Amino acid sequence: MKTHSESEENYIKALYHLGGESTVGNGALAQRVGAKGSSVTQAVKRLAVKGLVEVIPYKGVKLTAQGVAIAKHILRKHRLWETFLVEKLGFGWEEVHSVAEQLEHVQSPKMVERLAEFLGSPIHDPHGDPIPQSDGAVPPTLGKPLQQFSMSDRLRVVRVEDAGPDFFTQLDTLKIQLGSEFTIESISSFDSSIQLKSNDDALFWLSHSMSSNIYAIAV
Amino acid sequence: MKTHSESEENYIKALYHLGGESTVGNGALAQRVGAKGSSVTQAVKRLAVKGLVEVIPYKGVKLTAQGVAIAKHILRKHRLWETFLVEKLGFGWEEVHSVAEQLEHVQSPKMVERLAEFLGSPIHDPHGDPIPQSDGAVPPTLGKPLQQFSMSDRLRVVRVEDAGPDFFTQLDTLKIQLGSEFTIESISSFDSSIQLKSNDDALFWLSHSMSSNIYAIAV
DNA sequence: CAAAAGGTTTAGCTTTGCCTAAACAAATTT
DNA sequence: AAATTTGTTTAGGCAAAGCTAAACCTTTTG
Repeated sequence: MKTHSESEENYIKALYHLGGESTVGNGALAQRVGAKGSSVTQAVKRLAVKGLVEVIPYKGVKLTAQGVAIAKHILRKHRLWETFLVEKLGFGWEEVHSVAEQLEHVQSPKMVERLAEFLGSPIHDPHGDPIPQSDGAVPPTLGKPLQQFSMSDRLRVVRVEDAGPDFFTQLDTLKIQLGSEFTIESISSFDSSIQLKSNDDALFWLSHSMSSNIYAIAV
Repeated sequence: MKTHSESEENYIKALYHLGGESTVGNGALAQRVGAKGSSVTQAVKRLAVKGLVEVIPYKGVKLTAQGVAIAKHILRKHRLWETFLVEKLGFGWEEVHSVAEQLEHVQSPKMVERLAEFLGSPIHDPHGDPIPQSDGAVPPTLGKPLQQFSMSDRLRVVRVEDAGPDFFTQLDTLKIQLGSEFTIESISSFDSSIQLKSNDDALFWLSHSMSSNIYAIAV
């Protein structure tokens, strides 16, 4: 497994994020990596030469098995570093992404494994996302969005989607963390906002855009 | 303090290493960064435009105050990461340099400070080199080479120069670490090799090339 | 002091990676 | 089915960094 440029790694990551093992359109990819379509065409050509993707002109791009393996490894690093930043350095969960984006490009298989150990071999990161394991296995993605629960359901928050700093700030002010437990008190049929009751009987409303980024399991 | 490319950072680091605040020749710099003279000329031109160095054609290059500040900050990061790798992830001191070279380019002032705290605000790295502080202060560089000690002197190892993996392996087999204490038993007038006695009365010889990379203080 | 040697700079080329504008293919609408 | 819109690719540029070869200063040496 040779070494890849930062740009290449970003394309692989984006491809995996958008499509996993399936085909992704040029436009979606362009938007994800923050480049123009034309730049993407070139970039995937380079990746195709290295055997990391398959391109069907005008149709889309798909990671090869090799590409998928690399994507998982990068994601593993990214999420381990996020865990480190939160657990060991006391970062807030809204701050870690951009730093982890840089750390994930550091090349040292040994460090990755040592870091995992040091963190207690976690299988989920601070946002509840699964951390791919060294053998390529990907732990289950936990929870379903709050909308899919019903009145009186008791639930535990297990994952949040990264929806920007403001979203996280809002979570913090509402004291919602991974592991927090709530009961659904009511659901507005008008705007799908949801009223939750916390363990200490506090009641509060969540807008649809908030709740759709919060994932939970029944408990 | 804007952000600089990896290449730029490497030139700044090299400049600081070679000359500190004084002038460095094009050739020496080229050798240090592993590039050809012509590439260096261009690179320092770019740095000059950004105000990080002063160039006198055909004479040499010198860091500006701003350049020195950046150099120190990079060095701080590098040495903090080395400390992390050794203390927290159990790396050997011979392995850390190349990984720290990558980590030192990660941009996040907050992380650097948190990391320093997490490590207990160290002032020397695993090789005994001083870690520049956040205010720019550089702790003293400890010790003098073993050659400069005399018969029967009692000394403590406080620093080693990075002289490649084999040097470190040798240190390990001889069980020489930072903090190890020895007495000088004899000094060969033929090849300047030195015989040391350890605390448990073990006797062994150190070649000149070994001992010249080991720094100690009297104790 | 002139000439050779050594180090430095310029010139011109390469690659990576991004851009815009224009050409082209596919999908959607009329 | 033709026309318009949308998405993709090609063509041509630009900047960062590196390289080689040639030109050009300095310094050293005969």
